[in-house]
Amino acid sequence: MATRDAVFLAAAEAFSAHGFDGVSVDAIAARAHVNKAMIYYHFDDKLALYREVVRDMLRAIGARVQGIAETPEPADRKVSAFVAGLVDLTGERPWFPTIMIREIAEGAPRLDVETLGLIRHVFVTFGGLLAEGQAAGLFRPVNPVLAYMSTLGPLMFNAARERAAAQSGRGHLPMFAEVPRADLVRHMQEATLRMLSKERE
Amino acid sequence: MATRDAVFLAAAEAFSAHGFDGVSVDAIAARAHVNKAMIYYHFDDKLALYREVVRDMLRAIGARVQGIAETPEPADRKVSAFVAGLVDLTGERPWFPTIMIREIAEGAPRLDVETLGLIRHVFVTFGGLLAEGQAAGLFRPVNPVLAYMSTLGPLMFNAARERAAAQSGRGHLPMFAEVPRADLVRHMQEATLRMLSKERE
DNA sequence: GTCTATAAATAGATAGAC
DNA sequence: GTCTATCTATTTATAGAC
Repeated sequence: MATRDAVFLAAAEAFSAHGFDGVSVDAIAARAHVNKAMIYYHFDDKLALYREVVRDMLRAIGARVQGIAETPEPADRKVSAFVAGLVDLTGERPWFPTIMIREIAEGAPRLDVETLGLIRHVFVTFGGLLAEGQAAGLFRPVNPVLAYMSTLGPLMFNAARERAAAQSGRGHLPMFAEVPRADLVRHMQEATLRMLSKERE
Repeated sequence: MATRDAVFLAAAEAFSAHGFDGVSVDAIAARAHVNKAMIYYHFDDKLALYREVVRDMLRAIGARVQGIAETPEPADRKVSAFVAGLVDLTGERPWFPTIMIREIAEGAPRLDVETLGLIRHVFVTFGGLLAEGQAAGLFRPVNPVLAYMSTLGPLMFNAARERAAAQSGRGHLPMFAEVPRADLVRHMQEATLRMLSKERE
């Protein structure tokens, strides 16, 4: 099982950094220190391997979001937990944001119905938090799609930025300066609640 | 020159939709209704073609941002104009956000020094608007990198989302619902100013 | 400027020995 | 489970005729 896990991890990191088409099976094998034929022993083909990576991360997100929604907290705290949860998950599975955003940008051509259902589930749950907050008089009315973009977009883009910063020769550029994770969470929680808040209209 | 332009446009759209590695020169030729050899007549190679697309869009952004910064308006209006300008530019060059975000996610391995300078210029100019607003007592202090993420991130992610929505079989998903451009601009201006505003702390 | 044909390298995938 | 060798298709790129 160690081999399979090594392949999975190497694939996740490689797909995240270079995209599905930017990664060769040879490259994954090399990165995992595994013979290429072993990849085909453990997985049907390159696409099946990719799909497992995507499904794994979306299941993790779905579970976490579900847990937050079921909490008895007020909606604004749930939204804050949602933001923190996403950042947390990016720590666990650093490949998630870049794979996700690429997949969306390409029209999710490689995702099956189950995986699309997971994406839908996260969005719908988030929309539920908005409705809850509006019903409680905490949030203003806002297009849920745009609110979702405002919440996820900066997190996705920042994860991409961190990748660039890690590349040699980029670190000195001001936009690639390091930002502590705690600062990111606090900023995104504040920005999201300011965006949704009913006060100050 | 018509041929060269057709190649440029086909390449921009294809790179945007599938990434540098996801596009073959054959595919670009087919999309441009041009013989493949013509691509190599007008451009050195695939990478040179890609770089021209990226440079073109970053020059356009740089020029626009510069124009906004030189305006005698107060900082909050400049920031609103910055947001509107980006959306506008996405209308002119719809390939810009997805190429940009991918390039960042990959650590900009294909960009030369001049192009990186253009990216830097946009960020630094935006940072100048923040400082201006803070000096005028309009904006709260905020990490410029995070403010930049909050401003650009949703626009980038939304552009990616619109691509997915355009794909067949995605339109019915709630998160891929159509959002009028005017709504996007208004939402992003409001969200950005709320994020920066000194009132309500 | 435009085309056909093709060279040279790389890719995904598998057969078969151990 | 693991490896070597290899098949086949695709891809970048160019030579050379028109």
